Amino acid sequence: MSSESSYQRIYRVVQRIPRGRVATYGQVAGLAGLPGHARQVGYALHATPDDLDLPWHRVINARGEISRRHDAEFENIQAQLLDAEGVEPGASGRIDLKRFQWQPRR
DNA sequence: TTTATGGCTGTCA
DNA sequence: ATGACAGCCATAA
Repeated sequence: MSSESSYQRIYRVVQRIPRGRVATYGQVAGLAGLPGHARQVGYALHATPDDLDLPWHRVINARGEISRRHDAEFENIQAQLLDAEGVEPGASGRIDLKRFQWQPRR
């Protein structure tokens, strides 16, 4: 396990996210053992092989919203997936992190 | 090798 | 609430 890449840790954390819950990049980074590398988490997700069922759509930014990607359609897909899991944005169009943010135990 | 950018975050105005 | 600044480090050129 010591030779596992940071990506592997990130993937593992993301796969750990339960359905109907979301996590922020910084949170995933911290859980993956990479505190402060929130950005890299985003890159790791972008480089995620589709071989893994990585629920990247459950990972959002600290604002509780979907980050602006180069493809606006993907943003829509992510929003739909979250909505399908019961995660709906508030009146401001943002997800209530206080309510939907994944709270891992220990 | 260096430089620039980026699916971010947190703080300050 | 929004906007600007700085810091972290991997990937691309």
